[in-house]
Amino acid sequence: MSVTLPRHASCRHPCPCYKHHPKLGSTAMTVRTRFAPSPTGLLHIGGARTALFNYLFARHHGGEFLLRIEDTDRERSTAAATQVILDGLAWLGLKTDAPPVFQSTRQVRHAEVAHQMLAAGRAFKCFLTAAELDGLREQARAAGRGMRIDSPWRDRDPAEAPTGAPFAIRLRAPREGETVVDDLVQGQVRVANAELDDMIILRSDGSPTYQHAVVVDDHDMGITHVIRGDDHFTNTFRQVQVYAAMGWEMPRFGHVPLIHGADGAKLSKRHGAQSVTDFRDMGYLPEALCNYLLRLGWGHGDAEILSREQAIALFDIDGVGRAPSRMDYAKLAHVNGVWIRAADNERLTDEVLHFLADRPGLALGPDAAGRIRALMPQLKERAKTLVELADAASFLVHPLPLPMAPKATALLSAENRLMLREVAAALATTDFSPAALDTTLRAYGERTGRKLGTVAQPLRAALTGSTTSPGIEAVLVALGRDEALVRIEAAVA
RNA sequence: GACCCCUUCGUCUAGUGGUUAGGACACCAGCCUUUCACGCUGGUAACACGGGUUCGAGCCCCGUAGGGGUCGCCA
Repeated sequence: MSVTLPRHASCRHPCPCYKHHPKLGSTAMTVRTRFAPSPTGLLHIGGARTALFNYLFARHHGGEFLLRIEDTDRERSTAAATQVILDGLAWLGLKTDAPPVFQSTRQVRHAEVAHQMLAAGRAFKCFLTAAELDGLREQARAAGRGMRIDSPWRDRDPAEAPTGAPFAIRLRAPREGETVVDDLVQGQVRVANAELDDMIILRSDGSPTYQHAVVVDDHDMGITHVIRGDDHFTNTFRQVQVYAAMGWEMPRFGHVPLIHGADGAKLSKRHGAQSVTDFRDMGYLPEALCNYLLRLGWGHGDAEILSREQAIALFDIDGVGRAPSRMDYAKLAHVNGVWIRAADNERLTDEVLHFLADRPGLALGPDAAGRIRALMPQLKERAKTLVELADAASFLVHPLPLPMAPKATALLSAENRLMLREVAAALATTDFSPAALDTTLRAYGERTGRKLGTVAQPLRAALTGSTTSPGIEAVLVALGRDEALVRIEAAVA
């Protein structure tokens, strides 16, 4: 099954590039990848990374990226759940090259292939009942042979079965030898066929099992590279046997290690955020999440901050590591901060308005956007998430009286309130430009023998209700003269 | 339990037999400064352990330990 591929000098693994594929030549084959989630109601962060890797791999090689919804379990699958995946991929900016394929629509084809295998003797009818199955599993466990079971119907005449008895179709897997997978990430791995049992490909109700459907669909969709989570690795050996049984050409496999929680344990509910929706709501930018996810499990020298274009140019499967990695929220926050600073002010203003819209007690009037936009260049320098950005901007759109932080209240002493009256007077006749304001404030400080900080901090408290904010001149400009004077007046009253 | 995979600073990683083991995040110190950030400078910090092979091993081999995955008529 394995094809020996040449190596790039820079590739750790046999190069999967179609350009170097000995059998396919430079034009015969286009790279085609797919992301195949089951619609369970959320787009998992691990799934998001898998989708990203598939997308980048396809783009890097000039190929296609497809989506297949594995909705054969109709109890868990809903249109809403599918929409969550579609929305998530759209938010991440992972565009597919074709409409999604719904696995549930392909059951006839899956059954057809199963029956072809039956007719060819590569599969057999198994009449085992659930109770018999349990007994065999119990035996297998007792014998210390793992959980694999052997169906007696592999070598029994189906005619011996009770007439009309329901049956499942099992793959007639080889008993001798071994099955080899030449994985793009994990390397060459082999398993003795004696370890693999005859998996069911078609259930007794005629529906296909996942293991069978994936193979049929990947083959029919012309998938050349199956890049997926490492949790599918063991399954691959049985899937490979289906390809072999049908005489189909094998895709290349690349199993990406899983993402663990910050504590190193498997990602689960108790780890909180797992869905890309959660990350969006926590104020992460899609390009930042993608950038972070890209670097989780993949590396290319010292590259850290990468745009989508750069990622496409640099990404290849040989840069994917083999060890699982942990979620690191501190680093995610840092990366997000970098992308926030790089983001367009107008876009960030819209985002902040969106986050602020959910908060009570704010005055999101006609001048709200203008104030936020005016201060955005300074605001975005000090935020790591859009939530923080919204927090830092909220004072701009808060009606009077301003909520006062204790430290801010402390700054508004009687003495400082007298000072602020003088400052307000100076401000009343100052042009509201950063340079002019700076000059005025410094001049006032010099005239009254005060250090700039002792002037700026009380002013900051009066204007923002806080002791931290962007530069005071920028705050004044964003608020505008009228609002600034009103706020000072309110603070000194 | 069986089978499979993994193991470089706390975290993400670079490293393909000869390196002062590099970068990033976090952390610490300093600079900048009207606050908070940003930025800049410097610092602490890693080859899981034990055997081999080799003149020489983070890199190759074998064990051990730890972690993970899979064993369904779920996907």
